[in-house]
Amino acid sequence: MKDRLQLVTFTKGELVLDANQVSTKSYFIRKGILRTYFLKDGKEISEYFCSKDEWINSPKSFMQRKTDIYYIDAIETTEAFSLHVNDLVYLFDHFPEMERYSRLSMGTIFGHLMERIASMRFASAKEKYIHFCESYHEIYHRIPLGMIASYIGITQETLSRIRAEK
Amino acid sequence: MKDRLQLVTFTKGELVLDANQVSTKSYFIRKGILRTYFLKDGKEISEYFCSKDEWINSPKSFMQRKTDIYYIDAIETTEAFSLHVNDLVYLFDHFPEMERYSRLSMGTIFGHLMERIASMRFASAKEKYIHFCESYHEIYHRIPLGMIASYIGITQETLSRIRAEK
DNA sequence: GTGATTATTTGATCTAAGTCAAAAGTTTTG
DNA sequence: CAAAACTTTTGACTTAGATCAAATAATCAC
Repeated sequence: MKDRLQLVTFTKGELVLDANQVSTKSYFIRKGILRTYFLKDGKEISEYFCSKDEWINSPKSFMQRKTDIYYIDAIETTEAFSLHVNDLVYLFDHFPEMERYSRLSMGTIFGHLMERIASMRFASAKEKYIHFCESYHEIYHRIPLGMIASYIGITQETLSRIRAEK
Repeated sequence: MKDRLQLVTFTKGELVLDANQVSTKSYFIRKGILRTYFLKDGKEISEYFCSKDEWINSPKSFMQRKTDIYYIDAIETTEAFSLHVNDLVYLFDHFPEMERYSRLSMGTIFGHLMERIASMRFASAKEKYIHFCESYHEIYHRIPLGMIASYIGITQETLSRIRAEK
């Protein structure tokens, strides 16, 4: 197992995955922050952020072995263990109980996504920001304002004003 | 297998799952429309709609065997096959290849959810409506206006005006 | 360390969509 | 089939947040 995980380091700003590549590796972060984003009208829209003890990849691309619209980059210099999709398949083949574990954790991730959809629809800009800070309370202060704004779907200016007021 | 699937009928308006129950069954719809919703300030907010040849349940509740905030009801009189979670587990145990299939289809569902999050953030009310009609093109005309409005996160009045203008 | 980028703040408008209220249309049900 | 109960439309008004523009502030690279 050990040799299937490779320790890699990405420097701040480095591109981890380009949107025209298939996401063949999952990264388990030891230190730092990685972020998934996509481009809309030439601007970067942040999709989510991952930090210590979390796995990151481009889900659809990784699971279906085809390209998707998502990029991954490093917001801070980051150390992570990388696991190749083939090795993951090997693990699933040899440890069938992993499938069950993976299926269960999907329930959790689903819950998060659905909650996020709910919060996107009915919250004011300020509530969205508060919700963001709560769901990323460990790292929200390490993420640049502009990236947070695009994550929650408001402009930088509005977010700057929200922060100023309290 | 056959005896694990039960054909059930729900009349229009009937509650299929109450939020204080654990979702122990998945329904595969043969005819009609079922809908997942939750309550916010006493109002029903539609989460998604399912029709012919689709499976519906309360995902987090179903996968983790605990209650969640979602209700399911019938928008039209609906015929569906119900499959109990225990029987599904039985199938997973006896047909390991199902796990793989399920894991792969998760990729697709993930893609849909992520796309929806993206569309919620940057679309105008009109674009959200168009996006809704596209993703539910088979059934969008059978869903009441108010439910569509809450699904896409705008008011009924605004949706009514959008429809009027074109 | 200093000039050059890049990120954030502040100010002045503008507009899409929300709110409240009431009228018109549809469905349901006894 | 008529009254009641919903659903949808229309109107007048308000407001949160977008846009455009320019001034600071912070960070990076040589």
